[in-house]
Amino acid sequence: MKARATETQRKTRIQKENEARILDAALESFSAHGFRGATIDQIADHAGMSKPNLLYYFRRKQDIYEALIARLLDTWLEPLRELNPAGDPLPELRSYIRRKLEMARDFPRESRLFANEILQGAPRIKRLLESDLKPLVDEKAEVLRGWMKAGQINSVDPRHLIFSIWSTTQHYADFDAQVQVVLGPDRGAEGRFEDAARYLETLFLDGLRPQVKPDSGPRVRSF
Amino acid sequence: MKARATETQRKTRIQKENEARILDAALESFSAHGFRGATIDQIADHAGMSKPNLLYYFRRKQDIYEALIARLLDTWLEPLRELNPAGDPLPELRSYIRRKLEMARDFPRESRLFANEILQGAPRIKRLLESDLKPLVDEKAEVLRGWMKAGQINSVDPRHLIFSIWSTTQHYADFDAQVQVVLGPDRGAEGRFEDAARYLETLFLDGLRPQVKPDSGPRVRSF
DNA sequence: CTAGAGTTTTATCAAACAGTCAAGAATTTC
DNA sequence: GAAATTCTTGACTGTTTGATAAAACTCTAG
Repeated sequence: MKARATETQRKTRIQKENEARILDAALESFSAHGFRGATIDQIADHAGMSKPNLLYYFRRKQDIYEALIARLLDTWLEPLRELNPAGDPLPELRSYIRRKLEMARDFPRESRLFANEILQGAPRIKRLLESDLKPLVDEKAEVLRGWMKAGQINSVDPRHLIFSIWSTTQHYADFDAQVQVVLGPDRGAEGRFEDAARYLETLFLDGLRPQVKPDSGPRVRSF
Repeated sequence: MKARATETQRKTRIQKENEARILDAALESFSAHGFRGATIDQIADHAGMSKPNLLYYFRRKQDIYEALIARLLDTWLEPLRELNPAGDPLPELRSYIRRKLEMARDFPRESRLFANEILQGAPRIKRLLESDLKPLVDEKAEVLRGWMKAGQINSVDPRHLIFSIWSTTQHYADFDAQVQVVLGPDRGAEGRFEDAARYLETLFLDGLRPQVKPDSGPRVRSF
């Protein structure tokens, strides 16, 4: 009998091993080339097995893709879940940003996979977004609103705040090619990460308006 | 004789019309499905012509893609080019952010096309990025550094500052599918845009730390 | 109005690709 | 250790897709 990944039943040692190898290879391919761009041959090759063998574990290309996404969305939302309503607002936000940035550093393929999917209109995971992501964002947006009402953080639209944290952090994974061109080879990956962390902390906490205003009164530009 | 898009020569009326129609159809397809995901048939169909006829104007699929990118990169960088070194720093940044946000609203397909290309490692435009984008960013980063040294804006890494403006604004085009799920259908596109603009202004100018500074003194909010 | 340049289409091809099948090899179970 | 089950593979199928050839048609300059 055949044992398919989607069915709920006991998995053999070989099944577990091979499915893991397939999913890792698929993550590599899908994140680099998108759904259409990745080929089963390529994935099978990278997983070190024949195409028919791969298709023995996952009937269709789309099944691999969906298994990947389902497995990842959970991990992906973990940092937001950890935002603690009982914690201090600014430190909470600060560490949420840092966690997201760490994920961009440590799981760039996952980030790109999601980006690719959303970019194309999220045809395959729109339902998942509605059932998993939206309620979580709504919940945490309420937490943020509470902090705002208490005057603990500036009053802004909490959902747009979350968007901006997602976009600025994931940028370093999704647009890595561009980041590397702009920053040049001077600083290694680790240095870039620290620079980004430092910058984002300043941005989100203090913004760009000078904190200490030495020049008060009518402003005269000096040049 | 054949008249190819890449060759520099006079173009007939029909050539101009058809190339424009092809490029528009291609933008639609490439931005929605990526390079591999878009098919010539699909593009030809959307442009209202037969596939061989399309290939009469652009020999290869990649030629269409490259023509598109070349035409767009210039427009895409225009807002950054307009950042005026002689202007007031905060208003300059504010309007740069707004211009970028307007582009995300008005040219979402273009934004997604670029995002798709960068996401996959920018294999086809890395050279263009190095020759066009990097020098411009370097130049404007110097401008920003000057403003920081003069104490007119907070001291941060200017290139990361630019990244954050790109990522937060383009997010609304590139991740539109997700944004729509999270925000729900309550607010129309125009309302969303205004919310985003307001939020980003607060974020970039003041950050999230509650403002202790009362708007006192002769200091006039100049924008 | 016509010759030649420019444009469009029909027919076609080869490669790439997702997915199937049946038979054989390996592993587990009893 | 034999039977049952699970795993693996080579050969294959039908389709999609990027691209070409050449004939037929249209437009425009003179």
